Amino acid sequence: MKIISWNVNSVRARITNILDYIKEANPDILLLQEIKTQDENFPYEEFENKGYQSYVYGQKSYNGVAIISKINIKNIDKSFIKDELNHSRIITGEIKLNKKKIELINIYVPNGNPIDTEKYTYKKNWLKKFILSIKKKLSENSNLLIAGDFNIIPEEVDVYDFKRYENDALGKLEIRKKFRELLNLGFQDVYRVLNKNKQEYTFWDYFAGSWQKNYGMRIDHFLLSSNLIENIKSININKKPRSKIKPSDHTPIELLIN
DNA sequence: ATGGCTGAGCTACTCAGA
Repeated sequence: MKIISWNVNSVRARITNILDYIKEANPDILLLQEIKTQDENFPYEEFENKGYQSYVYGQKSYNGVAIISKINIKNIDKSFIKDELNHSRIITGEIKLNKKKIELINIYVPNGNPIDTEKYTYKKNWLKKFILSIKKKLSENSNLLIAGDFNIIPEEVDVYDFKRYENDALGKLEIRKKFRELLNLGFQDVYRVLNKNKQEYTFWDYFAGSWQKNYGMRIDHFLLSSNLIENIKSININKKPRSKIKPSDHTPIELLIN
C-alpha cells in the first residue's frame, strides 16, 4: 500500500500538477494539506475520474485538508481537536491493513510566525491539544499513522542553515520539543529511522531562488506507531513535483507499507 | 536577507505562508 502526503498549496491552482503526479506515483491514499478551498468547490470529479474518492475538510482561502483514496476509509472525523480559531487542519479516518486497524491522522500544523505574536501562542496551544488527543486515541487504538505538514524542523540537520531558524516558529527548541514529545509517546519519524544522517528537504521557499540553491527544510513527516515499523517497506521524498511549472512549495513524501 | 514569491478573494490590495 502506497500512502503519500503532500502540502499542495491550493488544490485548485495545482490540479493539473496533482493529476499528473497521481498518474506517475499511483498512490492508494493521498493525504493533502493546504487545499485552500471550501468543500463545495473541491475538484471531486477530477479525482473520481482517476478512481479516487475524496474526503474533504475544507475552508475558504486558507488551510484545509483532504484524504483522496482508492480504498474505502471508515469513520472520517473532522473534530480530532477543538481548534480555537476553527481552522480546518485535521482529518482522520480508518483503514484495514493485514488485519490491523490503522487510524490515519492527516494534519496541517499552524506556522506560528512571527514568534512574538498570538500566532505563535496559537501554534503552541494547538500542538498541546493535538498531543493530548493523540494520547487519548492511543488508549483506543495503538496503530496510528500521523502524516502531514508539521511545520516543525525536528533537528538541525533538517534545514539548510539552522542558525536562521533557531528563533523561528519552525525551529525553536520549544517547538522541536513538542515533536520529541510526540515521538516519546511511541512514534517513529519514518524518514529519519530509514535515513540516519541524510539531509533531504520537503519544502523550499518560492523566494530568492531557494529551490535552485537547495535552501530547504524537512517539515513534512510521517510518524508511525512503533508497532507498525515492521510493516514499512520504504519512504521516499519525491523532489520531482517541486521542479515542475507552477509547483507547490512543498514536495510529496511517499510511504510504502504492507 | 523581516526580503522576496505565490494563491485566494476580488478586481486594488491585503492576508497568509515558513
